[in-house]
Amino acid sequence: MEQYLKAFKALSDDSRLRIVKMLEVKPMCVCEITLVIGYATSTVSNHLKILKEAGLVVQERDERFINYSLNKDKKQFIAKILAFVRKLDDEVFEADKNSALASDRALVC
Amino acid sequence: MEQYLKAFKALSDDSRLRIVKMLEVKPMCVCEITLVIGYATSTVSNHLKILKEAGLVVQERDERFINYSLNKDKKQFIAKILAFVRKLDDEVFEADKNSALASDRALVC
DNA sequence: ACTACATTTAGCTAAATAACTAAACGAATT
DNA sequence: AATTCGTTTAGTTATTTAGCTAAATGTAGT
Repeated sequence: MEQYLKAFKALSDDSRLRIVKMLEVKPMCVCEITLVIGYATSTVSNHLKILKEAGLVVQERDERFINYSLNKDKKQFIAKILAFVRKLDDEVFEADKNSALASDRALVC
Repeated sequence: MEQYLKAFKALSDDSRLRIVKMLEVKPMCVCEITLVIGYATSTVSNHLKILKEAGLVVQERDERFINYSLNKDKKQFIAKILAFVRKLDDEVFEADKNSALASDRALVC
């Protein structure tokens, strides 16, 4: 049950749900996400930690940056809940995704 | 987005997730749920309120009791998330369901 | 109208949470 | 090995939350 609760709790926060939806579009570093979300870097980093601990997100270094992306693991529950979340839509998600696509890490980070 | 967050938050609490899983088995009154969960009646009542406000649960009077049950509404999102939750399993859920089925409202409430 | 009893609300406390700033960390490059 | 810069951790504050007890509410049956 622990796993279920962690995932639902991770998704029950405004900022974190937005981050997950953003990552549907492309992998992003903390800096990029920070620019879209508008909170302090440390706040975003902490949200990512929670998403990571819930198993929803994974990180991988890419040169100077750390890319966060959705967990493509075969683990049944995680795959299912991410598939569920993928179907959710909202104006805010759309706007965030557009910002995410428009931002160029090379310029802003 | 508000609706999504409310539903995820409602499901991110141990007691509330257990209640939802219990209600998969049969409609129950506060008193019955209280006996299975083991918290004060007022605590259970409050959890039910949160589940109700998230649209996951509905209530209906049945004589002296108020039956709580899962929302069978046609609303896409609610139907989908309840279908998702229905597939989750756990020892605790099993035990709760058995307690729920074994309890006889006429005797204990 | 009164009683009985299921349920809800109010008010409290302790613990968890989300935000911030500032300091620490760590990997890549000079 | 020193610097740079993205990221994480520490520590603080205000808000939210889950539990409780006790009181209020409301409906059914007398």
